[in-house]
Amino acid sequence: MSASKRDELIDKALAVFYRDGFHATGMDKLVAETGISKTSMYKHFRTKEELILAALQIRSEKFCSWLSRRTEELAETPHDRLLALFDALDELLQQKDFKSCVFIKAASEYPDSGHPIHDFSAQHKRLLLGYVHGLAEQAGAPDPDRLARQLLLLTEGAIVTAHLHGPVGVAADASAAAGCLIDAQLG
Amino acid sequence: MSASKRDELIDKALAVFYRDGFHATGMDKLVAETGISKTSMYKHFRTKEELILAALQIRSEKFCSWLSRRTEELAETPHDRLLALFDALDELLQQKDFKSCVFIKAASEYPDSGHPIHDFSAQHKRLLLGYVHGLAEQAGAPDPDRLARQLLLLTEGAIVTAHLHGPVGVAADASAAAGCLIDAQLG
DNA sequence: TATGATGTGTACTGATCTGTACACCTTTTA
DNA sequence: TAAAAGGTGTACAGATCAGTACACATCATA
Repeated sequence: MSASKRDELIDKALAVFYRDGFHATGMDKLVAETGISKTSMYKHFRTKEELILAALQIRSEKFCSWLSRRTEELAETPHDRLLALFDALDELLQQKDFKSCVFIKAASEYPDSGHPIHDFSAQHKRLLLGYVHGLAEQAGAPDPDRLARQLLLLTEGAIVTAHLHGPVGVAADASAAAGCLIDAQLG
Repeated sequence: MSASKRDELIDKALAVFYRDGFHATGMDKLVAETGISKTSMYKHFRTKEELILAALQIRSEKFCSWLSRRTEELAETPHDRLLALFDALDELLQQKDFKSCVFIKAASEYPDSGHPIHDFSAQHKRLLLGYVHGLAEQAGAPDPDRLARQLLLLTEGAIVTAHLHGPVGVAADASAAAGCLIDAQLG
């Protein structure tokens, strides 16, 4: 299988895992949905878990670069970019087939710390925390660690809430709350 | 099966679902873990889904009554009770085998709106929202709807975050953020 | 003790799970 | 053209899935 075929498999597989869940998605369903044979899959990934981890890895990289690019497009200063995080969040929540965050879902289905999939999901969230921390620091927040952690509480809560109740107004609530927290440190 | 045996089944089954996940828990595992035969289970619940729904129903009732009782024990005024929510939350996050919220996990594994399990999880969260809304209203918040929604963003975010990174400091961050939001409306 | 009713456990069904064996087909090299 | 090499698809293995059939134990009534 060519490298591009491999990427195509990873992309399509992740979409199905995201849509239907990890345990609820068997390899046969992936064969049907991707058009790639099981043998080819197992040539590149020794187990389903390896495929999941590869897919999450790709997704983490793409998401992190998308988020930083988008916030930098949307605002100029670190302060404004902290708020722009919630505009980017809104774009996510409004996506047609939005169904929570694949890393939150992965952690739900692999609930034990120590499991590679669980731990990778935690690692991804730490990357996001690091990015937000950098913005908070650049913005001159007196306690950038805490501000970053608090803003991420809002984003995670918004993701879960939008999945349960729909996206309407969720990002706006989170954004307003974020503004309040940001002002408390920087106002 | 007596009513008490039925309750015992529901309790034990929910604990296993919570610990291992819904799809990852087969009925045979429930037989092994509860000591109750499969026939008895299927006498009372026609399908696994019915058992899950019954377990979530019981859990929702118990949790809502625990939460209101605990916040009322911890604080006297509606204003203080809004903050006490986050002390109660801390108790949850610190529990030995804490692994997120079973309703968030259920929504993750049954991701489609319209599915009974997904919709029931959303309904449970609406109950919580209603409770917090009542406190916000009693406290005299000018916009109790928004305040309640924002405080729930923090609790959901804290639950997910504590599951991924451990409980240390999570409730404290959420509580400080909540104080900021509460002061913004009531300070 | 005999009989009917109820609750329980064992053993099974057909489907589906992850992962594998192996034949086939295309491409490359001589 | 011939052979080697490597990617591909089909068919399968053993385990486990949700759910069922049925024999057995227990108990109340006669």
